[in-house]
Amino acid sequence: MAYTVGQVAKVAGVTVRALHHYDEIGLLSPSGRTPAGYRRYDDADLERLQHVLFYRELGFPLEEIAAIIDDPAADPAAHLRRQHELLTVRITRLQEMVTAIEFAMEASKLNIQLTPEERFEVFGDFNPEEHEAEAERRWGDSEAYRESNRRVSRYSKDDWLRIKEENEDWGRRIVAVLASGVPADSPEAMELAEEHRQIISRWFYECSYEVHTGLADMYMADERFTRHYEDIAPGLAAYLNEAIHANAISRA
Amino acid sequence: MAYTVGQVAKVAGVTVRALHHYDEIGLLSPSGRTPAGYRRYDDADLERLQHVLFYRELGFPLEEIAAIIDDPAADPAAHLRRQHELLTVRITRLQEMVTAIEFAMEASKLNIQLTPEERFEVFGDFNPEEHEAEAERRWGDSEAYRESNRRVSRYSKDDWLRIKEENEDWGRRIVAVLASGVPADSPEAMELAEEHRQIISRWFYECSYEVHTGLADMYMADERFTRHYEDIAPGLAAYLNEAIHANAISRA
DNA sequence: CTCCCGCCTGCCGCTACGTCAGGGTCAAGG
DNA sequence: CCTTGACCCTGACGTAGCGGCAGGCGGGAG
Repeated sequence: MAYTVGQVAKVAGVTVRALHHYDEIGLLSPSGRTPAGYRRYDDADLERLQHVLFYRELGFPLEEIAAIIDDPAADPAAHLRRQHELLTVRITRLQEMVTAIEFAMEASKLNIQLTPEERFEVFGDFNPEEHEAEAERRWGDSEAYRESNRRVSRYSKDDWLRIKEENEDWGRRIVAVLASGVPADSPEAMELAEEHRQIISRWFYECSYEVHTGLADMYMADERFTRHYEDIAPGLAAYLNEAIHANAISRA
Repeated sequence: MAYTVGQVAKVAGVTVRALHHYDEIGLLSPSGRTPAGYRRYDDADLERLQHVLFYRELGFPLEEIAAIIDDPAADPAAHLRRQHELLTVRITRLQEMVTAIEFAMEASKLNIQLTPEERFEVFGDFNPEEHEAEAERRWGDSEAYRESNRRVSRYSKDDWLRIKEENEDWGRRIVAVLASGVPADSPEAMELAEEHRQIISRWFYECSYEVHTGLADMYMADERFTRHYEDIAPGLAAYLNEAIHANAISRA
């Protein structure tokens, strides 16, 4: 099975020029030439090219790719495992970015200003370990958050308006309940906490009681969220937190 | 809040040189300068930089990034939604690559040789249209193939073992039928062709009669597949091809 | 006042190709 | 047999997105 440059280029989705380049720098030299000097690629060359393209897509410099591929201490299975791992790392990274975007959406919805550090904690350089711990602490369950992303991406303007309206209606009612002086573990307050949970579940992601209490704790831990609720009504952040916890316990 | 280049570089995880470059090409010019000519970045500049870095990480050329960011017909929420969508597309892409790697791992375990087309159907910077056309030609329905990918990626080791076993059992039986000398359009052969179709449907993708005959033709057209069946028993490739066609006609 | 760190503006270099230019090759058709 | 068009070859230059250094100014701590 021999292939010309053009055939290889077509099947692999690269340009002929790129294949010339790989030949020039010795990254991928065809196993032979025709008498006329035409490059002839065989199946082994194609396999090598496949690996080259894999690492290239992940952004590795060509020189490094050569080193990886030519590593004598790596059997085919080891390569596959390495590639698999690289991919999952990348996916994790992108999912973190998704989470960050979601966070920014949430913040902009509540009109919260992001600090410079927050702006760039996911973009730019970022330390993987530190960041992962941070994300865990923040969201507890990243799968729930991804679900949210999947849904939110499909919302129309009308959907957003409805969400806003529902949210504001809920806001007015909990302010009223707070003002009426009933305790946070009263049926009225717990009912509104439950409604809060259901709004999230309906519009964003499946919000279990556990996730809900985690969210409530974040509202207390993160000053910007605290302030958001405090600005609506003094004491609301703590009141809501308590109501959510009480609601979660009573339904468990 | 004003920041110097160095400060911005540090918090954003980019080099000072890169910021100089962005200034040079007009992608991100600081909102002001000190009397001494020092660049001064404010919060709005940081926000812009955040977007720049986002699109940069996804591989957009800087010129295009400028166009995207300066698009007057896009409010902040629209940007966030767009970014979100881009991310999910990327994640899907990477997950497809994971599927392909897993497929390759299994193939290498079962000692199955990959065709060149299979090698590159996921890698390479693949032209969506051309690629889809190619996949269409090969698979009849590209959605079916994606469905296959989605399913295959969730198979456990036990599933793979069962598939292998089912496949080998089917292989033994069709070899027996072939050896018995009954024609390819006999009920026995057609029944095995039908079973073949159902194995594919059960484990990989919804395999209509049309797709099935397309597959059968590929078995004949592609030497690798032909040899795979010829190695099991001489004449099997053509026999199976005929049986599949006969089966499709009789059930239509 | 001095020292050192940070900032400035060129300018050259690098990677991974894109894009001609100028010229041979091969299979099909007239 | 000869032509035509698609395909191949080797330079050689251009481009994007910076990295890195040189040579010189600014500014706050000691």
